[in-house]
Amino acid sequence: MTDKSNTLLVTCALPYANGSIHLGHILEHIQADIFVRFQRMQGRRVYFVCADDQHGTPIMIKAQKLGRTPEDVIGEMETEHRRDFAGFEISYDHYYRTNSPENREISEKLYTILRDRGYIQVKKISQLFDPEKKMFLPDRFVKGTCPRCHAEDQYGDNCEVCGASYSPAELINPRSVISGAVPVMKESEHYFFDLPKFDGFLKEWINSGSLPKEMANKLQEWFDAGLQQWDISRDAPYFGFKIPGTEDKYFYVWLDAPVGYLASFKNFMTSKGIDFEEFLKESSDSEMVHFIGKDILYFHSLFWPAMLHGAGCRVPNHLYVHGYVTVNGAKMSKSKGTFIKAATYLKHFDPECLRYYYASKMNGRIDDLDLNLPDFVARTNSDLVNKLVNLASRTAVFITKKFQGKLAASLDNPELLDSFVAAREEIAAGYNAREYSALIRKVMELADDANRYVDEKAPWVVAKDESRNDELQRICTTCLNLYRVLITYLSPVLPKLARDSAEFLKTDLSWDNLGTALLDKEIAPFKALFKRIDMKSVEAMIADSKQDLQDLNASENKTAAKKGETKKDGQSGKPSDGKSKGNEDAAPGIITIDDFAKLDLRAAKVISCEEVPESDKLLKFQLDLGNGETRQVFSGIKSAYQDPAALVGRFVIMVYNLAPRKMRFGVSEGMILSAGPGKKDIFLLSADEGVKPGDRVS
RNA sequence: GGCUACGUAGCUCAGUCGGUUAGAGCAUCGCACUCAUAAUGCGGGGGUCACUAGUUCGAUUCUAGUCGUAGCUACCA
Repeated sequence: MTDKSNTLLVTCALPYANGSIHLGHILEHIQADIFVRFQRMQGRRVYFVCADDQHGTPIMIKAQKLGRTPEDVIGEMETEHRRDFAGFEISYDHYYRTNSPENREISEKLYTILRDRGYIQVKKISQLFDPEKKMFLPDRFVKGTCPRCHAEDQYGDNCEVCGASYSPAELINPRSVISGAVPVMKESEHYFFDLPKFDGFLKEWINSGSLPKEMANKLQEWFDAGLQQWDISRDAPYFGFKIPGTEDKYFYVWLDAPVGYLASFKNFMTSKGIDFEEFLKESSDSEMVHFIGKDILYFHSLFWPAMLHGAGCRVPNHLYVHGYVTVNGAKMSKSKGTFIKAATYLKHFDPECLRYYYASKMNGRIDDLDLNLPDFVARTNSDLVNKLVNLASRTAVFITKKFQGKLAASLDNPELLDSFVAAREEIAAGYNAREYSALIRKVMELADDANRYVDEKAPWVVAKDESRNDELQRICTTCLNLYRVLITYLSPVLPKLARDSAEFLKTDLSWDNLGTALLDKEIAPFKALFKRIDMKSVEAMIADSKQDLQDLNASENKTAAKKGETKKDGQSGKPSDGKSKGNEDAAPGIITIDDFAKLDLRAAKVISCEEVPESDKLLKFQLDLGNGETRQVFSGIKSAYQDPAALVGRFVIMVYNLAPRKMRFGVSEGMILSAGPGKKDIFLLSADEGVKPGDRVS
């Protein structure tokens, strides 16, 4: 850290009010909390805030479905989120909400300035519209048949079966997830934030040390691709803030979400009688850092700083980006029971086990972190119980039994204690750099030294000789002082154990008094400070998580066919977001004969077929449709048909009345039908002998 | 396909700005100890540092390529 006298604002990504906190979220909050607790111990003026992110279509839909108001739904979720974070000892100074007056005020203010400075543009766009519900549909709220592999019941942005991505207008038999109605294309005015204007500023900002170097390339990709105008408006009905000067336009949830950092901070500052405006000024000497997951880097490294800068405000000083959580080496999976909610974890384990385990594997980089459950159990027991707490346990008994709980007036080995205290700088550097794993390794090394010391001194032998009582007392006093140093080092990670240990030692644990040994004073009788954990609890937690899934399925949708764990929302252990992805199931994909009649499917004969060298998936076909008509069609089946020449002469089925599509390699005038899960298993549909080019399928 | 990371003992991870026998914890085996939540200490076994080529006196460490994993990205009408 630089100047310790200025204010430091620390935030975690705002959890979306559409779902529960899970162990992916918790990683980030623990990482930030450890950082903040350490800064507080250093006497830094630090504020740690967060909030629920409460706007957007998914919230609105969920409320409708439950027959409740959005306010009601988000209120309940906020309570749950607060409880979960408190359960993990996340020490927020303030936890607020985006659906708040402060957030409306700051969002409007930023927007108005940006607009007045010419950074907002209005453009007409076409989008699918639900004629029954009278609302525009985000991609994830349209489902239909995948245009490529014809898997049914796929979302409007990509196919979970074959991995194709497309626009929702391309789905076959598109349906509104909300009403089941057939969506129609409709034009609407949208407001765009002129991100490309900030290209120069952003490049500079990114190279100013605000981001780890390893992400420069990733960001560079976005620059190379060219920054795009950012669509910041949504049409009514929408749960959010109305855009000033409009009747039916609302801020897209991702606009006011990061503003929520400031709203939370402002609400807090105001309640303390501190000036918030000063903090926002471009010239502010305060610092602002955001802990985020790599999935939302785009929003925080481009839109957010550009918005602030464009509005003449200060920008973030650092983004601390982390990776995803995997469980037992794989993505969190609901069906495996490794999609574990925070509340579920807390039913089975002490929060500090996970705080410690995560910390023991965390570094300042964006690598994913694996929660290996057997390892989690082993590590907790061996490090925390066997090594660390055991130091107190194995020596405190003597102090209590033979010396009425009183520590000796001097140490048996002051040099050893000095060497422990000497590690403080190294440990502090680890906290500042968020290299928690390195610092914990160091602490455990010291714990090993301490245990070795006790073994060498063998107080249990000394205790048998009454004449050596003073020596015994000094040995145990030394060990307890070693323990005190270690637990002080770990107190940002293990706040509860630190509190309990402070009570046991009848002292305050602080960084500053590390150098002063506890001597000639009374301590409390030792009680078990940390309980051993076992795999049975892990199994119980997994079983519980599976039950969570079943409950969810039962309450969410009784009709939709379930395909294992294909639901995307939050599957990957992503710590945040979820906004762009509805997690509702579609209405049954039944269509009428009239719908089917809209399709003009025809048999066609392959005149030629060749690879598209620039693409690894496409084959280019010339098809004979009879009456001298030929069509050029591209199809993404190269993976299954390595020898395109072999297809010449055979019949295929094509969608004849599909709108032509311009592609990089030419125009595709239809679509060839095939079936199968993808990759090597794609099989062209064909017709029996006798069919002629151009015959309709009916 | 492009780009970026990553691939080190059974497991989880360090480390090497190129240099004698590559480390830790857990697990495992043996010994010691018995104060402690069956904890602790000592010692042993266990790794072609993904693979291949190159640079070099010397590569696990550098370069290139291959394979595998992950992410972003193009395309998949």
